[in-house]
Amino acid sequence: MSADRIETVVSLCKRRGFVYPSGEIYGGTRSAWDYGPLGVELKENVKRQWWRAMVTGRDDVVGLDSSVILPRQVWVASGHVQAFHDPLVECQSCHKRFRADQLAEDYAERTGKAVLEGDPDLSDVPCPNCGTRGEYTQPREFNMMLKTYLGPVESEEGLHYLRPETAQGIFVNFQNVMMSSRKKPPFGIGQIGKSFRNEITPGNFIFRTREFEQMEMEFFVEPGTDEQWHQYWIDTRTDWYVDLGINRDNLRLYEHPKEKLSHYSKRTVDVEYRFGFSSGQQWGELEGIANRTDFDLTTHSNHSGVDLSYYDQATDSRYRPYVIEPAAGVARSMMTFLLEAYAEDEAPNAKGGVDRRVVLRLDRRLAPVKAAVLPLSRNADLTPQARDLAATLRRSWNVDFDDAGAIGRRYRRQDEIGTPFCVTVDFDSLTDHAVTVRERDTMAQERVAMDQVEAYLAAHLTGC
RNA sequence: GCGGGUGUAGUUCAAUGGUAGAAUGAGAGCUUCCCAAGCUCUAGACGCGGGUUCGAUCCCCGUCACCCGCUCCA
Repeated sequence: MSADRIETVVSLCKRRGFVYPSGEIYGGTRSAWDYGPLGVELKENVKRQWWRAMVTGRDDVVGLDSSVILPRQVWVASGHVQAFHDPLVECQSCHKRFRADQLAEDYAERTGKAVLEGDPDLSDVPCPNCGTRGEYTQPREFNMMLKTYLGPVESEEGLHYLRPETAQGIFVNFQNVMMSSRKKPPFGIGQIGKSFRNEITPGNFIFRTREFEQMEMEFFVEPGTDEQWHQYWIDTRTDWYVDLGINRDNLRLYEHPKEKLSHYSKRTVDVEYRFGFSSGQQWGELEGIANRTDFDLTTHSNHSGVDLSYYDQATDSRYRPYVIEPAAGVARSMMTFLLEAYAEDEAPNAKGGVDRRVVLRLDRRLAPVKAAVLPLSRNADLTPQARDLAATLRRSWNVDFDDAGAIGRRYRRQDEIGTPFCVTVDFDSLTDHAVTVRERDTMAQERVAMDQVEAYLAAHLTGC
């Protein structure tokens, strides 16, 4: 994995229609990306695999799709309004940025000099980075939450926030879901959806964007069992990536230091991937698995007045479940799968030599196109037969049809987007009613009766 | 948001203060064509907006985007 590799994959993404800069014809929007025909397929496949592994494939998890815009009080209760409103000052000498209250507090601690609450006096405080005294800009609020105003008149009453995480939609529906699905702890609620954050530093392609998609699951457990469940989900989630083709050596766990934990978390462990960013930074977070304790259900109970506890009939007792939260990023996963799948190998060419071949060794379940139907020639009536076959296969999978140019070129095109199977209709097909099925990784070819192709692919595309 | 770098066809790279070239990719056609073959044809670019100038892709200013640095945490 190297910086070059990322650039190579990024350019493949643009060239082949996985990802485009958003609003490009108007110059683009900062760190916003659109997903093209192949990108949307890959992204949907990532989400589908997550949903199957985390929701429909389990008896103890159900799904939810909650609103991006929630009552303002949700974010007050969750702590996001508070935690996402830190006033920041910038040292005008070295341009480093600090939380104003933190600066004043640290200074007061060291020197014993009192700080004015609310409006700290920083005129004597040296910059922790360059030592320059009191050369700060005015404190400015850095609101990480995107605002919008509901209603035709832009007024404070209409102020709402776009969710910075999907989790809160799950917590506020905890009771609804538990009642209607008749689930009891330990059980989970999964959700895939967009979240929005005014990141200070977006970038690294689709790794950090201000609008992004999350795959989150809140797993509710009895207090005291939370630590075992936390470990269970750490292992389960790591295995998920490995199962879909990520080399375990390129994954690692990162334990958040206690003092850096989010306001809601008792313990957080990240699953990190060896991205190898061009900045030199090797590892990047794929997914955070947090023990949110009963923080959210408690705070929503207090703020809403609705008791969000669980009555355990067996023991005739009532408790507020603890929550284990595996929260993954869709685009990050997608980027990881692409980086991991990218390979260049050698393939024989028509002239008897060898050529470089670019191939995406994506897991078949993730591949945007499952099969391509390629008539060897446009002549001899191969095209109509091939089109019929493609139409049949399309009932089950996303299937490409391509009759343009030399056959070798068409194989390479499919290799480059990770298509696992190419089905070639040739001149013999007219008489023997069979086709050649060619596999992406091995380039092995197999002759299959035309009316058996659907069954053949079904056998090789399980779980797609 | 602040500092540094970059900006020419989809991509890679040329040239020029005076009509922007190529390769590759793309499209059409010919070729019984199984791993980027060959031939013919076609389309396609100076990020955007000002200024200086007789004339700007080139010089200046602004802006937008990307990359790097300020660490966010999916």
